Amino acid sequence: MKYWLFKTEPDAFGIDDLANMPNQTEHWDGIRNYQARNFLRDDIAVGDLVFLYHSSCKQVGIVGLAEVTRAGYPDHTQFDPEAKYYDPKSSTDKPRWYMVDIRLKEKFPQLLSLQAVKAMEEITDIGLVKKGHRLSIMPVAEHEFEILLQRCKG
DNA sequence: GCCAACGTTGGC
DNA sequence: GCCAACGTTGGC
Repeated sequence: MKYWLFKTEPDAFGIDDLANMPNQTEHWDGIRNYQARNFLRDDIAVGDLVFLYHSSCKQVGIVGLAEVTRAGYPDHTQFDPEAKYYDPKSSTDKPRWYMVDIRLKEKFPQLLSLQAVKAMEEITDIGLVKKGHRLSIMPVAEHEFEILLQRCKG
């Protein structure tokens, strides 16, 4: 099993939106970065655990835990000319972009702020604490995931 | 809204 | 394949 962190902008689609979906499950579409795409297509498996992270908002940080319920499959929004993330260079027989489905497991009682994560001495590897890291899908090492999860649960 | 740090594009 | 220009991300 692997561990991940997905960034999202709560103004667009946040943890509460996920909580309100049927079965608290939704496809994670709109990722348009090749490195993140490779994770979605090749590495993320059913059962993997995912931290949800709110970015570009008042309180940035880790807000909850989800699990992957469907592994990588083509992101349909790339084929829709009306969609925000339409990609005219992609085709159905050779899709460029992928997504996974995730189900909310837990919303943490308190958000673990980015500042708090950066202040944790044990946490040195996760992309969040590295300068200029802008990946919206990033792997999290198992030991760091465990430490962060314990901290989130308070 | 600013701006640094990226990633992507496209001319050559 | 280089690299300047451009667009995007995301914390502040």
